[in-house]
Amino acid sequence: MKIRILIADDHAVVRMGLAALFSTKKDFEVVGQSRNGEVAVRDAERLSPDVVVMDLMMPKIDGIEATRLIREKCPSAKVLVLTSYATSDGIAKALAAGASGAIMKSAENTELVAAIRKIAAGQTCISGEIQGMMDSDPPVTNLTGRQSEVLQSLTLGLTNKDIAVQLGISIRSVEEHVNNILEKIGAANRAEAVGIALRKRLVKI
Amino acid sequence: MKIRILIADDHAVVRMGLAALFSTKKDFEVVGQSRNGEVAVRDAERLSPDVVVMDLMMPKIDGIEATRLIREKCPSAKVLVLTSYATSDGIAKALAAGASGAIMKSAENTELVAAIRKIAAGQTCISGEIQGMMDSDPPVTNLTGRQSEVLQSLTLGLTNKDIAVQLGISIRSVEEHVNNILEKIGAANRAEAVGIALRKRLVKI
DNA sequence: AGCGCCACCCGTAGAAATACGGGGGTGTGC
DNA sequence: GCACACCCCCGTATTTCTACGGGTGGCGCT
Repeated sequence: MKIRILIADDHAVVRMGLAALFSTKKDFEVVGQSRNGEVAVRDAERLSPDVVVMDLMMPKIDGIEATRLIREKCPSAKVLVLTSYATSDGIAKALAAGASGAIMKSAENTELVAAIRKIAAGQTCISGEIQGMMDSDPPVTNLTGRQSEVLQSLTLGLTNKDIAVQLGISIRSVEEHVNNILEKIGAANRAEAVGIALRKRLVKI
Repeated sequence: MKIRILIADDHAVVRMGLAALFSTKKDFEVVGQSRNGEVAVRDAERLSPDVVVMDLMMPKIDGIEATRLIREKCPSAKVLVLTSYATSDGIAKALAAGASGAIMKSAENTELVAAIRKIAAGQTCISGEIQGMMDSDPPVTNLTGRQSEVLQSLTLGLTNKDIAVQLGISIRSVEEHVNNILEKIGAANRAEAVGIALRKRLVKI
């Protein structure tokens, strides 16, 4: 019984590289390749693979949402996140969405192959590099909806007054949201908040 | 006469994918693979390839600096930038460093192959997607050294006083630098400046 | 119900950033 | 020599952000 694999990545070069790597393993079989999250969900339903190798940054639907949908519609398919730029928050969200493991694209081939075998066997697999990052830099996923909205506006350079008008609340309330955001993400001021938000991908880039 | 290609990318999967793609072209020959910028420069000197396919984000030395060094030490080697996240500034810097072309990793295989042939023939080749980005969002590469320093500090959340102490100048001078930065990059305040700097990769992330 | 918790809202004062003005220094070209 | 452009430096008002106080309504828990 081969491990049936679906590759989901928007880079043709990566899909080809993965396919080339897996074709050298006798217990692996690539059953499909998807170039964005939307297609990946449909392909997973149609093909019911054992493992989906999933990039996080993709057009249409990102890897996190795609993971959630796949796990919902096709629970037998395990998801392995394969990302080029990992953040603690991104990995935490992917795992919460149902991913079974995460590994960096810079990982060696042997590590990737081992991770897939482990996940196909029903285990979880977080690479050492990512685990170390999660330990040293715990994720900040407890922002409320309002706070995420405000943080997004901060990264666009809106003043508190701008945000107040946009949200239809008083300046003072916006200030309160900003204060809570600064405290939660550990920023001393709004400029640092923007820096942290973009570096940790707390908002859309 | 085959086109001798050196692949420079920190992702093993990408190197493998490119090698697999090029192996299907009779006029292509992959003469080496480098997993970071430092090694790429040494490999280019040693192997004197016709074309170096260069990622921009790499450890040790980034693709821009590696391009500069390769063009300096081995002028016969043309450089094609192959990047996953392109910014107008990054492309402009790469071209200034001597790259002959730029293309996205999400490009189709045929487009990539055509670009390499074009560059090997001594022409330049900017993909349509990247050209459109450069037109709609012109690069901001005229920041002075001091301004880049200050902008970097802004993204870390330092106050003007902090920066003044760090640089050994008066607060008023820092304010002036900040003003000039805001004007050059088109930001209304420092928070937006941080947002723009990180989105356009004007500073290290 | 009564309790704490939390998201969300608001007003007032001090601290910081921004907008405005101007002065040395250097390198280029007329 | 002199105008010119550019980088770097500085002092004084105005705008904006941040720190402090407190109040309401929903939600889970005993």
